[in-house]
Amino acid sequence: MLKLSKKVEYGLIAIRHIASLGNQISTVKEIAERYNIPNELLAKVMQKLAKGKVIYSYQGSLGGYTLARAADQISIMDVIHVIEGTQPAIAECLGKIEHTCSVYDNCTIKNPLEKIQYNLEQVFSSMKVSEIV
Amino acid sequence: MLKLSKKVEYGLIAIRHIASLGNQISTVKEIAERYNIPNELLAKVMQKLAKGKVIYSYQGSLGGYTLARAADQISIMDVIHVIEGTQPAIAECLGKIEHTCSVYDNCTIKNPLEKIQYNLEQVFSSMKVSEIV
DNA sequence: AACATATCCGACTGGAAAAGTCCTATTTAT
DNA sequence: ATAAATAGGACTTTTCCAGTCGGATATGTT
Repeated sequence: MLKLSKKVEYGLIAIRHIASLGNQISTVKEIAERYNIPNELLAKVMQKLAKGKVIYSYQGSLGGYTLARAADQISIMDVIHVIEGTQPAIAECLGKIEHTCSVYDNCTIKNPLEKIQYNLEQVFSSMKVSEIV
Repeated sequence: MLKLSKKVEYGLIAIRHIASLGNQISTVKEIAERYNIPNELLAKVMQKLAKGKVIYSYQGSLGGYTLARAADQISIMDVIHVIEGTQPAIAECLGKIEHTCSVYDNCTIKNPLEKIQYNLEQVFSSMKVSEIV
């Protein structure tokens, strides 16, 4: 409950890794080995980040990835959004056009949930990948 | 991802329902029918809320539940904590003594995650069930 | 041209967690 | 006694996520 997916975790790790090397080109293999992340899974994450223009990809031998912008310009929200394909939603009734929830019509917590949702979005949008406690 | 569980949703709905009736005694059957929630599931949620002293239970015929304190004294965090049995954790490495995460030793996002975690807890603790947008 | 090493991408599988069901015991007002 | 409520353990079903597999495409090196 309320967990980030592994994909998002791996994405954050990868972005921070590339940033830590001064935005040199990095490969999936290199990152996966360094952090003990399943290669194929990380590969998919990187592909999504590239598609979402958070990172650049370079194909072919000597290929790899660099950041598309500085790490302090990449929010946690950017990463979540690009990897998951949707805004994070604490309940299925939020952020959808189709309302498939069986409770929907009688639901008394839609509005409160929206408020929670809004606050979470603030948290994730305001935090950049570069931030370290 | 980052979803509240149905149990928590149902718990919030139930609490707001009881509060809306001026803290009259309410039954599982009544609430389940009113909001189209599976009876047995709601029953378990209510039992947990009662055990966690968020609501009072009255057994026997004419029994049911009332709030143990005013709705503006019940935070979302209270409900999550009591129903889930743990604090919400956005990653398994947080809030545990055993570190079972394969990435743990090389993980560069532990600290940032802790910061996110802290902010989420603030959001959930500061919001009371009574709040309506 | 051939090869090695990358990214790209869809389909599939297994397992864990969440959602929901079932059954029985206990309590209590009538 | 009976009916209506909570209490609670055991179970099944469903859904989602992590991880795997196979093959296609791109590109630098030899």
